[in-house]
Amino acid sequence: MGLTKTEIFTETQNELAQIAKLFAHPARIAILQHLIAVNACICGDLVDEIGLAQPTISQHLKELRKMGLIKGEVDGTRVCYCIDKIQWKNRVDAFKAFLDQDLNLGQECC
Amino acid sequence: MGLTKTEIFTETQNELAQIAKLFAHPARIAILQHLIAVNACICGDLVDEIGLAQPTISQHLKELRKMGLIKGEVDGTRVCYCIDKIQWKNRVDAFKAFLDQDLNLGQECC
DNA sequence: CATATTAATCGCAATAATACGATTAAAAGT
DNA sequence: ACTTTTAATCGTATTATTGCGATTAATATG
Repeated sequence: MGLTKTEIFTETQNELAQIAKLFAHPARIAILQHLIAVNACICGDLVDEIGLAQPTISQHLKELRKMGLIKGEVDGTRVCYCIDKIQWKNRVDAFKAFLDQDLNLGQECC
Repeated sequence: MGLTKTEIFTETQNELAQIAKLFAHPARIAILQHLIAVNACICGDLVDEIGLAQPTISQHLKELRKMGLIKGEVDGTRVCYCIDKIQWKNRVDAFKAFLDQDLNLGQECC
């Protein structure tokens, strides 16, 4: 086995896990932090900034783009990447709703 | 290769990724949702509720506990699990701080 | 004390994710 | 046209994760 049993979980559970997966690698955190800091940059800047090989950065960018967190605009031989702010808000709000659940803070558990 | 290069990232980046990893599997989302819903329950309840084998649930519980999101209290042959509310708040607040970063919503990117 | 209950751990098989060299593709510059 | 620049893709090696059967450990019960 080793295969996640997607079919036994709710759609929400699978979606939350998929969003979380994007944040579950320091390289993608670093990419997002840099994009937020400089507003927009090209792939090569991220390679220099982060210190992973170009194909590796490209692969992480692909995943972030696949889930809609970022977008890339071709400009000659370069591709300019930035946060997709609308999609970011959608995804992140869904995730924050989960994190913000009421924990019955008064009640003791075990 | 295939090894995440932890050493090239900041402590914050690695920590955020580690927290996110906990939420990056639907089984762990389901476990946390159930614990939040019923306040506390034993391992066997989660096995029945979620439909994965007992060793699999036990493994997920171990990871959640390792990072401090939940705690387990032995009670005879059973172990009662619940959200560790203090730790949950610590971890989740750190993560929300990242998600809530200012995106310069007015500014256009590319 | 024998047995049942409950959960952890071991060991393994299978899939997923990470990383990068080599190559390709596409546009820009000379 | 040739070369350079830039990023995507391919192929592959390696590590990580997931899942579970079998077993173990620990307590409870008859």
